[in-house]
Amino acid sequence: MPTQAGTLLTSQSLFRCPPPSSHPTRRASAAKEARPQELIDAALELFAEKGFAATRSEEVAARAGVAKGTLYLYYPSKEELLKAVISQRLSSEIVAVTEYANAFQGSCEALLRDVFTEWWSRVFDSPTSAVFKLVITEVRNFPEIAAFYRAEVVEPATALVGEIVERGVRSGEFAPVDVRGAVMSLVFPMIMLCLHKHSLGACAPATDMMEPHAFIRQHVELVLHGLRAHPTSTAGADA
Amino acid sequence: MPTQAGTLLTSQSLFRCPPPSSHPTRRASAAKEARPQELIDAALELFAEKGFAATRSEEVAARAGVAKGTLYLYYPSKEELLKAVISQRLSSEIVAVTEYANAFQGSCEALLRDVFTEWWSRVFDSPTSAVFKLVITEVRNFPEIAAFYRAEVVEPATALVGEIVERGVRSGEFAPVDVRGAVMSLVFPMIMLCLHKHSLGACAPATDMMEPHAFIRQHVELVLHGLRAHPTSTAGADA
Amino acid sequence: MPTQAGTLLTSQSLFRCPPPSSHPTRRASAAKEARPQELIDAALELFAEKGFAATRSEEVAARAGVAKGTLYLYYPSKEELLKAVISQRLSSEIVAVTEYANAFQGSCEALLRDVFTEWWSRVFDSPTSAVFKLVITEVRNFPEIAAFYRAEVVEPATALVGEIVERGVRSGEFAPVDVRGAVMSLVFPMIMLCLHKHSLGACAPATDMMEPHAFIRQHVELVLHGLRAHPTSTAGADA
Amino acid sequence: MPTQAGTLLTSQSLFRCPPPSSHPTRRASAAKEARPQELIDAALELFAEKGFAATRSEEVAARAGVAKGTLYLYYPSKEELLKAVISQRLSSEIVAVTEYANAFQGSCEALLRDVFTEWWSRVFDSPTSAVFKLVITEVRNFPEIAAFYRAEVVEPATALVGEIVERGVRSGEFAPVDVRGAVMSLVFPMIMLCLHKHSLGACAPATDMMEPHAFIRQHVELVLHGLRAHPTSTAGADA
DNA sequence: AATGAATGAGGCTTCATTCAT
DNA sequence: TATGAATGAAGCCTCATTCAT
Repeated sequence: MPTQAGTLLTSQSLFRCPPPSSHPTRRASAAKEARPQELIDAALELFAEKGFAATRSEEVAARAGVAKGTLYLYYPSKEELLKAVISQRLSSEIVAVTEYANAFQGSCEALLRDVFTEWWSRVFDSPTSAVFKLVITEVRNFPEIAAFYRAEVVEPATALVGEIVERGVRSGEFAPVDVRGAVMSLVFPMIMLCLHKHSLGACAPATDMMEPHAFIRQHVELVLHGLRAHPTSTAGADA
Repeated sequence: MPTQAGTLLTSQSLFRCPPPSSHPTRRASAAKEARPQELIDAALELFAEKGFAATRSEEVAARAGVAKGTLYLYYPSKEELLKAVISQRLSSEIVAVTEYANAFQGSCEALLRDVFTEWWSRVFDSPTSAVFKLVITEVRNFPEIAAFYRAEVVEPATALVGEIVERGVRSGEFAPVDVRGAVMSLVFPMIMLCLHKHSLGACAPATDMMEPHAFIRQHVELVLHGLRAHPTSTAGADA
Repeated sequence: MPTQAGTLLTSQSLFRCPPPSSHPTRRASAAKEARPQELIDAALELFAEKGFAATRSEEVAARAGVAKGTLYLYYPSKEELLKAVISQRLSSEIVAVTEYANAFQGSCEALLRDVFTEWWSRVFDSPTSAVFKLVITEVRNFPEIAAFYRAEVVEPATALVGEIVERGVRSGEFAPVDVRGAVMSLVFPMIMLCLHKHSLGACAPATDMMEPHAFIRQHVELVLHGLRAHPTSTAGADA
Repeated sequence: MPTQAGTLLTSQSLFRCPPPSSHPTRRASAAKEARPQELIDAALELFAEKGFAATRSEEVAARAGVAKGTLYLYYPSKEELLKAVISQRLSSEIVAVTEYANAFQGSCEALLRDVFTEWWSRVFDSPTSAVFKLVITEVRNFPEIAAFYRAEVVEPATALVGEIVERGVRSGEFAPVDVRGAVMSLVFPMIMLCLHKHSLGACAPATDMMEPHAFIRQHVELVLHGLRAHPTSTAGADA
């Protein structure tokens, strides 16, 4: 039986995942301890590009530079590999933002600006950006992914951003908007940017779009302006 | 002769699609002329739910209430059905918004507010909302979809919204933002709402999210506020 | 139930066949009494061209100018149609040669020359030539065809030609060859000519072959010369 | 890498065919290098028996002693397998006769006698005899086969035999016949013998036919006698 | 550990045949 | 009679997974 990679049901990795590299410090690219990561990277690229069902496991192995059978020494099935891809990538990012935000000193506005223009910009540029497409594409086929993603990504992230906005509203820095909506106004375009990068944006002759990082900055400013103002009509519409 | 589903390469429908039912009297079912639409509806649901590759053509047929072979009387392959699904749904919507906007009288702000809270809200509630997920998921596997979507949806839509914003900027109603970015700030969250509805949002125990229509209204107001203001920092960030 | 067309096990038609035209004299091409023959003609062409298994029954119907379902009003299945094609065509030809030969007056040589250059030449030019390919192709899949063909074609034909040769041998006109072999020497090339016409010969850029009718004449003369001579070496080889 | 079955467009094999086993040690079976040949052998038998379209690829695999999927490791499709069957078998035979004839010393008559009674007799007894049926049956469905067969078999073979006859005619050993016709007179019955073996001849209760090898000898003598003589009547018939 | 040949379940598509009109 | 829409069994081929080397 292959390296069975026990199922963890806790936050860091809901799914089966390979044993942590026994020597996490020494990982030469061609060495076997790097395999799990190489496989995950290859899988992320391919799953995000073609979809899980349309990706052959042999392709993943090939892109990772190993033979078909080798994949099964590390992950018991294609599906477990998918789960590993998602949990591994996102878990580490969540840890990263949380630390980033906790370490921050300054106004709510400055913090939000920072989180998006610094941290999210990096996510956008990294392979992690592909995970959003993967999640959106595959959640409905794999309920475990939904549970994991909600618990490990959506909740911490909305909590994080939500608390900042909340604080701003309470301090009078922001107008009294629906906080959950404000979070969506900030986050949704960021995710869409990632999705676009891996869908239409990856198709040949790109239309002239605003440059992503510039858009991130402009969008954050736009929303911050809006937040500082008084969104009266919404309140009116609700009434 | 079967409803031959010819290939149109012009704007209205890039892909094979059956001619409109000659007898628009929409009888319950069992009527031959209703088949193409029934198949498209079934296919949209399933492709959006499970993905194109993971949906068996027999499932589509079953959901449309016909046998496996019947599907092939109307569409020559699963792939052509996919293209028909996308082009048929989006083509009609694009025509709809354009007419909607052209018929509108009023300020830029009012027009934008209207387009999103009226028209987009309806799209969100309709099955068409699923097409966005489908496009994002499948463009990279089917280049024709990319071409069609860009030409028939992205371009007209950004042109439409862009022109409204542009007019606002020129008239001094809006601050001098990057118009393309403003369009993205408005549209991206709308698309995300649709994507969410058909991905995480469709998974069992929904998190407490802001109610979609309320969010649309708040988001539009937020951005309009922002647009009216002076997005100085962006300019500064670019410098 | 379709015009069941009883199964005749006697010589004229071993297989199920449609009722003989009720008015064999009056047959307008578009009239329904002509259907069975039109279907048989279409089927012969297509079966010979593409093979039985590779020919769709709808194609046969189309070439006969009727709809798919109509075929089944005349023949209960594709297989029965095949049998009808073979038996109908060959039966009439066998009757024809036999009458031809019986009516003949003259030397064995003259009779053989005549049978091949007159009668075979006409068969070669007629659609019946395709039946040989069909029989060779399909006998092993349909044992009934083998039985029919042997009884109705091979035996009468070899008997006919064999008796002529036999007579020549006994009268001293021909050398004492193996009569069955002489028949094969005469008949095999004729059949090959038909097979070639419907296989390689039907493919685009024909090689320069001897003109078929000229070949028939030359071949018959060649063999007749040989028969008049003394095939000593064969006798020697057998001994 | 699987025995990749490259496509050769040159004379020896127009179609995809696997490279010759690198390890000619013919172990019983279960040896990977033997697969291509085993599949070709199985395919030849079945295609010749039932026809290409009527043979299921799984049957071929089963007769070769492997599973369905294994076939596709060696040939990309059933059609490519067909082409491989034909080209592989015939290519080697053509090489064989040519060498045989070139090595021969003796009169034209002796050479012809030899080629047919020695070489052709062996072909008749070998599985290659089935290829003729296959070619006749399938050429019209696969144009590539026609091109290959004409170039690689018909032309070399008629050239070979034709040159011998030609020489005989020029030296006065033979009467001035149409050489192409003489070749047909010699070759056609040989091919028919092969066709018969795999069609009617393979059906249960064989009629009493002359024994094939004896027929070959008698036929060759018959034709040689005829060639030595003066085919005057043909000339007369043409005039 | 790594490989890749082999397997066979499963999906797409075709087409003989039926049957309501 | 004639039609052609509908059916579903059956065939080709793919690919996740196994396992002997």
